[in-house]
Amino acid sequence: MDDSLFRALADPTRRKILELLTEKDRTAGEIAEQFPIAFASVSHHLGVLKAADLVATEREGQFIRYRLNTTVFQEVVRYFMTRFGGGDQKGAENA
Amino acid sequence: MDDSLFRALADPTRRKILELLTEKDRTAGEIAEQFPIAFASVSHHLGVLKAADLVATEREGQFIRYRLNTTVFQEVVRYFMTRFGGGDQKGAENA
DNA sequence: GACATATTTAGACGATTGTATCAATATCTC
DNA sequence: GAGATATTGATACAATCGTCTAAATATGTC
Repeated sequence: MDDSLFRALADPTRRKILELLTEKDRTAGEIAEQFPIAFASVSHHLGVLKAADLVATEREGQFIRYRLNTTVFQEVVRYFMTRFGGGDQKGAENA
Repeated sequence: MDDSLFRALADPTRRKILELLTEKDRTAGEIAEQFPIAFASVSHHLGVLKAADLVATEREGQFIRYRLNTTVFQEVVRYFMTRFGGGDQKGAENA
């Protein structure tokens, strides 16, 4: 389990970005306009998320589209389950 | 989902402490001697983990015994499952 | 009470982080 | 190519963080 992963998740703006990407893939601009900080600052957060492999990108003409890398989230859940027994299978369904 | 939780998990020393507590409950000193940093520094980490409600303490004479708060880990797993669909129930069993 | 042990608190310091501004790169349209 | 839009890169700076040392608090033993 990479250190950059947990550091990436430690910031609330980045977690919010991830939740936005849960709904649908979005361009950097679409993401940035959801936050009161500078576009360049959001771009920095996107870079952190990408370095942690939590998101992936694809160029679409002028735009760059971001999407969640769900594989990594599965690894996160496994990390907690295996080490801390943090969730039983049945209970999680109703959460 | 509290911000202090993710910040607490962001440090590798703190994650290592949590893993140590998975094996068995330990006193602050037993935890501290596992790390090459000053006891006071480990104590600081323990404070962060406690503030995030990831661990609980109980005084035992001179000692203070730390234990995992497994409830919070269940919440973490639920956070990722519900928001990111990060783990299916069957697959997690074999992880 | 005096002393030893266990742990935390306080204060300081260098490193990292989040944000800002400005410059640079990439693509599109004309 | 020139200009517009989208995004990132570079640099700076204040705030937070991890660690340290030294002091303070709590308990146990004599």
